[in-house]
Amino acid sequence: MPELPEVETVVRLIRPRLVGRTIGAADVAWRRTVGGAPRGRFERAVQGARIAQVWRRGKFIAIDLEREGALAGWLVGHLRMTGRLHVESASWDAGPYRRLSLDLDDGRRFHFIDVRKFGRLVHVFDLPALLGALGPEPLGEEFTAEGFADGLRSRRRRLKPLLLDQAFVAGLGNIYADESLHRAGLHPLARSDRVGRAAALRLHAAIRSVLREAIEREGSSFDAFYRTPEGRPGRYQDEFQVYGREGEPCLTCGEPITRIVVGQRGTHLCRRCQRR
DNA sequence: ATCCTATCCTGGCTGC
DNA sequence: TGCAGCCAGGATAGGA
Repeated sequence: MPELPEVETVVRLIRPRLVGRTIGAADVAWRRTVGGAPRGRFERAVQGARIAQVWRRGKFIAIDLEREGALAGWLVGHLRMTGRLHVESASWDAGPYRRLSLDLDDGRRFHFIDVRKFGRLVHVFDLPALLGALGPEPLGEEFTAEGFADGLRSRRRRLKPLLLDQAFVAGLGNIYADESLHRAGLHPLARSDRVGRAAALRLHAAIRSVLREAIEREGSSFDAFYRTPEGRPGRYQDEFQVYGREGEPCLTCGEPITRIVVGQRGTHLCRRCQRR
């Protein structure tokens, strides 16, 4: 699933193809993708706007729009499970799962493709309100070891659901939460306020190193869904220690990897490396 | 405060 | 071979 490393990869690759472009006609093939707004309203909001910048916050993709140099709102994207972004020549066939296309002034088209239709690309005027609820950026300076340790202590939640809570830390999803917990040697059901200081620091470092390594490899592609905007699969799935490895030996100790369900989410761990 | 369940969706898998 | 039924999973809303 697209999590922070996949979204970062997408943003890096589409940014040079979008910044400076002016949007022409919009073709909304699935209304909910644009937030349920009437087609005409979405089209009026984006047509003629110039893309000033493309950036990421957590798993959100933000596209700054302007008209005559003044801010004209934002396009906010979220890939959810199966969303993909492409900037391609006008003749490119976006396939049956194309949900939204925007014409660009260089003759290319920007496509939002999404099999399961959970993804969004919405026009908003108040982006700060939307992103304000997010926790710290895990690769940013504001994500300090001390703050993270305090955060764990001040709550009484199981580690896995807490790591998935975007208000606690922004950008982790099911894969990187499992991989980070394994790297730190912590059980996903451990209560956050009972995690010792040394363990909290280990988890903080594990989250950052796992995410950095995944970005270096352009994210993870373990099924047919995630691809970079250039159609390449990521390579971090080759580095998975626990995710999707149920029954296979732990690469650290040889114990078979266990799969449990935590908060409705498949959760993978090594019972020997990650004791409660 | 935290947890649990349902919802949104569809391709892919399982089992008959 | 065909088909019904179940499942995954990010985010959110509502109830316990």
